[in-house]
Amino acid sequence: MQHNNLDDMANKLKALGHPVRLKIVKGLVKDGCNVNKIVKGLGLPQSTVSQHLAILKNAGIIKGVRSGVKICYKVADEFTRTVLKEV
Amino acid sequence: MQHNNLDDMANKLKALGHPVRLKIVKGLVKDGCNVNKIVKGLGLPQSTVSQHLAILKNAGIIKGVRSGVKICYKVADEFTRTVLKEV
DNA sequence: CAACTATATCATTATATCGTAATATTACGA
DNA sequence: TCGTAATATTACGATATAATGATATAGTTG
Repeated sequence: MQHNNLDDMANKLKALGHPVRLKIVKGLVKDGCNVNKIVKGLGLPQSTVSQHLAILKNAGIIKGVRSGVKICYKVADEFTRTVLKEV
Repeated sequence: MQHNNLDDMANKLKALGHPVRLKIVKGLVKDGCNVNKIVKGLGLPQSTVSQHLAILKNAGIIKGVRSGVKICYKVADEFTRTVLKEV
């Protein structure tokens, strides 16, 4: 898609506008990572993390690639990368 | 203040993560502007706009300078300026 | 000070988000 | 196919946001 209209942008910013999600994305920008590693890193329930990842995915910020039983998430959005450089 | 820690950043991104507020900030980045002009530009009730401005102000994104009866709001945050360049 | 303009705050209602436990799904190996 | 690890989905109570009309406050002008 990549409309990059104002609504999409607002939606991305909104998705990034949560401490947990911002932390997740900040980690993923360095290198992709599976959910379990994130769960352990954050100390939050797996379902919570999974839902945050879903929000980020729906906003077009991250993308998950399955490799076997694990899914490797990584940042798939240039706008987000730019923003994260400032954070 | 200007902590620029993760929570502050998340809060700024959250404030920007609403179509109306993003639109407001996009306008204010060009040039400062009083509330009434924004109200007319958006076609929303004055109370709605005022509350959005309050959210932006609390997040440290904008700052209002009173000049007589009017208040001129402008973007008072470098991070926001950088982000807005991408929007 | 009274009237007016510009802006903020309050109260209310509707809707969305957050965190979490419980449950489901998916993929793999024995 | 059974068990298990990894991840997603569902359901739900608690809390936060959103929009708006009504009201309040501050500054200006006559």
